Amino acid sequence: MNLTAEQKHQRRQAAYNAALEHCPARQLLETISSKWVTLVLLELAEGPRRHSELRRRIPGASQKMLTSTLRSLERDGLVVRHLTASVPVRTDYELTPLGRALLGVVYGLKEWAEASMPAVELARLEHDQLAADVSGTSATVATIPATKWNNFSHIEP
Amino acid sequence: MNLTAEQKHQRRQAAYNAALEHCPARQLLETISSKWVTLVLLELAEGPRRHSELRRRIPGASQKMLTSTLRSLERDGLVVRHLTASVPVRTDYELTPLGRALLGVVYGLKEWAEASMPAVELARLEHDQLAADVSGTSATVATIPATKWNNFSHIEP
DNA sequence: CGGAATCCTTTCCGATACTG
DNA sequence: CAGTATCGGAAAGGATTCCG
Repeated sequence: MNLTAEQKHQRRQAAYNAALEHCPARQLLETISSKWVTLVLLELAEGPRRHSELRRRIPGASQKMLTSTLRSLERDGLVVRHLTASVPVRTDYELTPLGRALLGVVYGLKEWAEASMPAVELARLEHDQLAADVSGTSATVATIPATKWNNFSHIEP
Repeated sequence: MNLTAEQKHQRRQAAYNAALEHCPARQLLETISSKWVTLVLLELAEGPRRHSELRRRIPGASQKMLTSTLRSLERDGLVVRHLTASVPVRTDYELTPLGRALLGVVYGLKEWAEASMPAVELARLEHDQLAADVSGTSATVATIPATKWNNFSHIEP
């Protein structure tokens, strides 16, 4: 059984990816990059919240995703869940100190993002404009008013 | 046409998500969280690289993903592509100043990740152990030797 | 109320083949 | 060498329903 060069490459590809799984930096990155994590952290930053409160404050998340996000945060020790056995049941979620530390990282990320996005958006406009010129169609570039996302302060230190 | 409470919630869900798209912090997060971005940035941190060099140094990425990662970085003005029209063609990729700045953010993330991962892993072990106790099966928890990922220094300042 | 289970669509991505 | 094009499987995630 002799392998083609392409197949050999795929062997190394698999091995490399397997090793990547164990990199702590990557694991953290995957945690905070799952869409709802930051929003949940931010809401919990202001105090314990019930499940239904979170749903109201983060209406973008479906019930399924909210629950699974919370489960994952709980597993990582970033959030604790308090159960009050009454009828109907009441659950409260609260940040742990570790969770608060992660919040600090997120704020840092936010600072840099807002400082850099103007440059990135400029680059995108130029890039897309160039592409439009090459194809003859001269597509209209959608311009997003800065007020739109500026007012959407879903991450505040 | 009267809507159920559930349907009203879904209206807000869509609107909220549409607004989220324009948040610069989220856009940055999505950029750096796409799996190969950090690895490419790190490789380019040491100097310009050809396409084939990147493939060798980052064997985990398929050719397709490597190209699409590079295209996206190029569009955002984080990387520039130099084409040398010879036979065969030669392309070099190089970080822009903006790209180097992003690299700084990534390093910061890495520092925090390595500092915090021990606590997170401990929390996971406890959490999973508890779950195993509840179900009678007492599943064996896979223990990953720290040396494994410790040696995998794919992010170095 | 807080969730788990199911179904079903959409998106991502690897594999493969082809081009200048 | 450095891509592009296309296909199919796997996985993420939304909608809906049911349960304690």
